[in-house]
Amino acid sequence: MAKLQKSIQKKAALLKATLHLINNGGIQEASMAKIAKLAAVSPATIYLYFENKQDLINQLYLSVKEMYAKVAFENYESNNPVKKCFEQIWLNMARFKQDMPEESSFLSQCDNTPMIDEETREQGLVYLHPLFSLWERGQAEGIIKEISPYLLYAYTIYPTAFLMNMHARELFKVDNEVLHLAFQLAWDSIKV
Amino acid sequence: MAKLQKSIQKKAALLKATLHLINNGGIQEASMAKIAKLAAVSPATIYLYFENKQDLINQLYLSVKEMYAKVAFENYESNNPVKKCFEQIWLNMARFKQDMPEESSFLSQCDNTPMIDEETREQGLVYLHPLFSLWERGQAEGIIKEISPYLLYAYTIYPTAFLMNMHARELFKVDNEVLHLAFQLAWDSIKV
DNA sequence: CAAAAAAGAATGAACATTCACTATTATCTG
DNA sequence: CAGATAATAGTGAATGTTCATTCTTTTTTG
Repeated sequence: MAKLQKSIQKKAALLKATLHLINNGGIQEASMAKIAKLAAVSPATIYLYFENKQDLINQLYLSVKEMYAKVAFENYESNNPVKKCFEQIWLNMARFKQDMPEESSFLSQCDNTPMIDEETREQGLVYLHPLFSLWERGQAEGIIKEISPYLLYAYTIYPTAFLMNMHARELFKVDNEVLHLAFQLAWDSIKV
Repeated sequence: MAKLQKSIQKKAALLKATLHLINNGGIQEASMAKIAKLAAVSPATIYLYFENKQDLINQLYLSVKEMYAKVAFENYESNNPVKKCFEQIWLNMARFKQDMPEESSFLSQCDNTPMIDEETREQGLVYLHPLFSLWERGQAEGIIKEISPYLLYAYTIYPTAFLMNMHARELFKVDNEVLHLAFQLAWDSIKV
């Protein structure tokens, strides 16, 4: 049992090291040797937990995406009114991006880079399913515009990635006031 | 003169090759050897035109950004009404992203990756200055919300990158109808 | 003590960059 | 304007390093 625990810890350390390296310097700076070193492990050990580098990155992507979804749907009461529900999810997602800047910067790197297989990407999308359902409900109730979820996503969720990116680079401070302003912009753009 | 012409062509070929390789496979797939091969040139020749790989990528970034700005401000009549001006620029930018998918995908890769120096990034930002001026004018006229240009950018320009990304992956077709719908969303989110 | 986990050293391939050299073009001289 | 010379542009092969991955050996563990 202690053994299993240790294994889990080691795998987590490897994922964390990879996240950190990719985040500060991109994929080019994240060599297996450096990952191993940062995780205080032999390069060979990586191959006990991951098939190869691509597998390591795919698994990292999925694990971060899962974390993201977990935060996104915290305290989500699906029988609340649509706007209330959406606000909850939106603020949760923003909070994730605020509290876990490395994870969220990694995700936006993945989204704009041929780093992740299309297949793994699709798997990651599944985590967001409750949001899509909510939008459908909003559209059925005539509260949300009858447009593609891609448009809804583009104008409500995607912009926060940009804002947090600017925040991380210290070009624009995103505090709670800005956040609530941003939600207003997001909601205004998709409400009927 | 013929010599200079040839040099310019060669430099352009190198930039184009780099763009293409980074675009299909990320920076990791764009080795100097591959770039040289695709540009039909010796690896050593690259170093006649560029200091090193980072310089090559920086120059590529700036040249693409310049192209982007050139298209963005085509037919821009700065004494037209604010909304008209903005629509012109917005549609120009969208057209660039539609017509030059490689260039625009490259730019969004740069924006979310530690690929480009902060300094070069700042240089690239200068190209968009007319848009920021327009926003200021709109705010002075009480037409556009009194919020940071980062928010304005996040909710009007940034989302199109996502849409075009999805379009390129054939997950969501962005035709003229969608484009005008998207502009509506963008404008609605920032207008007073 | 057997089996699993981990290590370090070793592998060939690929990397960015440089080297010594050749081909091409421009400039100068009579 | 012909021929020599200088300057520039371009090259393929070589450099030392780093890469992802594997091999053999050692350590840990139930």
